[in-house]
Amino acid sequence: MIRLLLAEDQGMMRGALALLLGLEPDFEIVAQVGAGDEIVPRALETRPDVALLDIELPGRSGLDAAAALREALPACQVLILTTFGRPGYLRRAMEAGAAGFLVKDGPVEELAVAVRRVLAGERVIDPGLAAAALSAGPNPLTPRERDVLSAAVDGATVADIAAKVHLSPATVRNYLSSAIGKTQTRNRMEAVRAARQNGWL
Amino acid sequence: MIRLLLAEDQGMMRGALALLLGLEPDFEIVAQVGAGDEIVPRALETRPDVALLDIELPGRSGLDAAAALREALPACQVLILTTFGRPGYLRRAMEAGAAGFLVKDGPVEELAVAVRRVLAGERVIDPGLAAAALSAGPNPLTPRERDVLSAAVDGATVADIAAKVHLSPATVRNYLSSAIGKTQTRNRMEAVRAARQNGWL
DNA sequence: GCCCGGCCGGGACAAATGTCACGGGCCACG
DNA sequence: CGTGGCCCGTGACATTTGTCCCGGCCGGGC
Repeated sequence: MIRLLLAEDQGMMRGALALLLGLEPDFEIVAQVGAGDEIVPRALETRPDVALLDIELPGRSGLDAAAALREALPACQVLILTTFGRPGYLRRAMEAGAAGFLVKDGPVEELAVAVRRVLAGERVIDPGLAAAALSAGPNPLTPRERDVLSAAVDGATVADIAAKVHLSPATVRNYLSSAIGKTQTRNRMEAVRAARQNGWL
Repeated sequence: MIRLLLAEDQGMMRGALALLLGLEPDFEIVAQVGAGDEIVPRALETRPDVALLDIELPGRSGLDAAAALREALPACQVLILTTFGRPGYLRRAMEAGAAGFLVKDGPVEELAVAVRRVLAGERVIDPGLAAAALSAGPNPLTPRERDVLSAAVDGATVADIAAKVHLSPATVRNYLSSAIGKTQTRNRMEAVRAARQNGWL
């Protein structure tokens, strides 16, 4: 019996996947969670063989949780299952010790075979995505630039950002400017868009 | 036998739902599509009793397709299934003649019962969402304001927008300003965010 | 008919934004 | 020990953005 943990915030998706995987005769869903900060505790309780994690989760990112899970329960393999095939996500997933990376496009059948492969010690990664991740190069943004850029989503003014990050407005503008330069964009919104696109959040 | 059409762009979600609904003894999935502009043609071919439509689809919005489908095939009931419970979406769905509106949170079991209810002539709508839709009021934006605001996503400059919408830059700024006023926000990004939030895109 | 509202444009102005040059402090690496 | 990178801040500057005027052209409704 292969013991599975499933982390996914969308209730319908979670339920459908659980039902689906439960149909496989040798699979058993031992835990379903809808928030990132429940992953590690539930895993410690239920000792799954494979954890299927979404990335965008309330509470804690699936990538964060993946790293923590590898630490706390090395026997458990991590398979990332995400909507967005962003190069930076894949890179971070690998750095976090994930054994596989699937996007939610692709057919459902992929899922079960991926689980089995991962358990067999293989790594499963979309080849095209791997190429994109390599060609995109590593994250050029410094930690501070990331902070400022993250705080700049949904139209915050410089003053808002400065307050949120506890910096001088002047400094914020400098970081924004350098981030805009590094992303080769023309303004802050394009910069956040580009950074998100690449998974450099 | 209840004949179903399923429109959803995410392959995994589509596959999982199809499998799930196929499990019901009296359901039959007669068509699966991944793009909005395939909905009506496929429906005319396959004559489903109920169409399950996502809203955000490539090619054509599910809401658009819903209206066209009600026109072309009045016997077919429309059930909107979406990630975002935006008040304006619900409103537009109702205006398009949809019989039900479900969000992808909530448990999977809801889905089958919703299909049966819709077929029985009932309307299925989340009560909380209905209240929100009523309290939010109708879309205050004029068509042009919508155009300009839509073109303002991901950091386009005034010149970009003017070129995209074939207007003078001065006019664009006026529309942006009035849209900002109507959404009670401080800049264009907050305005697009607010407008999207309410489903006024 | 007249008025109202949406459409389209212009001009002028304050504020916000993006850029550049410049300082100093800190830590790591050769 | 120097050098380079990141951190944090300042000041000045041109550009962009948001706002408030103004004008005119339509079409629908009382």
